[in-house]
Amino acid sequence: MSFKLSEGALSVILAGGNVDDPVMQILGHKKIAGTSSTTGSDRFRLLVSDGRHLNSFAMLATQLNDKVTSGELSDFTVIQITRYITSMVTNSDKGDKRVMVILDVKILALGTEVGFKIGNPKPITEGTEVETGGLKQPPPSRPVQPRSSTNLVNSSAPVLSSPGSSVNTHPISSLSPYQNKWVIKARVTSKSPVRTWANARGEGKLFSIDLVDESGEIRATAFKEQCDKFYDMIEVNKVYLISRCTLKTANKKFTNIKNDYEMTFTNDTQMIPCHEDTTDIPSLTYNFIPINTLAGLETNALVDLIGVCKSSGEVQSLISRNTNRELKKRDVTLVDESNTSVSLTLWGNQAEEFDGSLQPVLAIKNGRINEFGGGKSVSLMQSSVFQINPDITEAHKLRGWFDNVGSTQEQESLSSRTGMAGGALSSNWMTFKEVQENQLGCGEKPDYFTSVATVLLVRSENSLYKACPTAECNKKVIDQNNGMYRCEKCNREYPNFKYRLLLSVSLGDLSGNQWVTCFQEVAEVVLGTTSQEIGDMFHDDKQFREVFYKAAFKTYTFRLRAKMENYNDENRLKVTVVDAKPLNVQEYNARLITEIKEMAGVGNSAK
DNA sequence: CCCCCCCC
Repeated sequence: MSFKLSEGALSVILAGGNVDDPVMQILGHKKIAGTSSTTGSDRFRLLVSDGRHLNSFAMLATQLNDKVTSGELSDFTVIQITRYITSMVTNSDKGDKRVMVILDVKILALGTEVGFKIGNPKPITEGTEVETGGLKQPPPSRPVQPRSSTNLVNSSAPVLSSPGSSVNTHPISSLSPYQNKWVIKARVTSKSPVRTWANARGEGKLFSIDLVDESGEIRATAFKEQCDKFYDMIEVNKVYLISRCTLKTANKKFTNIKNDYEMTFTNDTQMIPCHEDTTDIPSLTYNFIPINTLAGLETNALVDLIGVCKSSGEVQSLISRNTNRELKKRDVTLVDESNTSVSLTLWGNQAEEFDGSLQPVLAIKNGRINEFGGGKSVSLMQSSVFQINPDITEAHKLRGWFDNVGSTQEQESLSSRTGMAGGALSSNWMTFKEVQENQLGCGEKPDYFTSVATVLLVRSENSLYKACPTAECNKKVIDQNNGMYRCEKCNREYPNFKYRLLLSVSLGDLSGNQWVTCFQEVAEVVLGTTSQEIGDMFHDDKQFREVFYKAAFKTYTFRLRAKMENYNDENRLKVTVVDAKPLNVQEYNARLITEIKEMAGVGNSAK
């Protein structure tokens, strides 16, 4: 990067003249403690160079002090002084002197990026001639773009006015928040759907794209107006010329795109399709890691993976606990040359359309690590890229390994085996005493366990409520006593409602007892009837109570979820029934016999 | 300015 300083600007300014937006280089700074007239805080004096002269009487406005402390105004930094004033001060031994107060600056290049003194500037001495040679016009006030080949650079930021023309572009890796004059030529490697949000800070919509060129990759996000303006125009795999986005520090928590920054579209953002030859722009870059290294990574970390889909499960349907919406998912098993396997979860259409029968190679960019039952798995997200049999060397290599070696080997699994009946990790059989001893539910996420237990008591009070009739909302409605029922969540009234159950049940097993909560579907199993029927008999107290009495002393295999909750500074284990199946006595006995044999060492010695 | 991404 080369920068042209506004040579001669200092002598003009110090002679009382004006130069618009001069570009200067900082060559030093000095703290003058507690000298700000307004705040009494520190002030900084800067040694600035216009490439021809040095001047150490530039003072920095105190509101810009943080730019010094943050290092943005370190030595060799090139700045554009966008606002300044000069004034005369009386200096006791040197007479009157003009000083420059810098009110606002634009950082064009950080000192660490520039790294040297530009030109050979000399101090302005008393009586330095004001060189009037070029002063009818102000000195060049803009940095000259490196090796410009177009007319893009005459404004403060490039305008992409002529699509397809030869544009001098910048590598993605050179982008930073300190330089806004760039054009990149980049391929869109992924594009998210438009998503809306609403929170305390406001609402809006957005989408993100990932961009790549030969130097690197970066994520760009368009909000609101820009979202509408650009969404339809942008196509994955196409190459665009892009300029005038703002850059900010990327949060690695949300992407593993290799860039410290991410871009945000602005009103001025230009993005136009590139009609030149784009074969030199790469299509997608992965940062694959071996599957076995997942074990050492944190939950929720984002990773790029490649593996052979050794097996694939069925599509499963489930109801999201957060949204009440139906979700479709499919778990597949990925293996690679580290001879390790991990479960990968596909969602929605990707889950439904996936065909694993030919054991394809799958490449994932930006997959998310999940943890369940002590195992690790990877889940696809909206922002993930998912490729089946990609035409890349890693995929071909993996294919060769799998067909020759991997397919016949047993891989060590990082994931809990949810498909295996009786698999210790997935079932997690526990008595209620063991649940306490093992402090289940004390982690950040809930713990799941399975228990054989008997219903001791079902509370009938407040067990039935009138709920919102819409499929996805089960909120309690308010009876308006005029034939209408109001749902606060939907913010509307309905002429009808549906009955739903929310049961408190005391369960007992051989070790103790535990109060649990059963929602609608499970509650109907436990009560042996439907919520509608119970609602219909609500006014017949005897019949109503009878249902609850009859539920007692039945034994089930319960799938339970435990999470510690805090009420008025008191911790209480909240246990919810996820599933209740009538006890299968044969299976239960078989398991007990196996456990007894293990405890007695009978199984081992019998071998 | 989002940052939710679901389930066992």
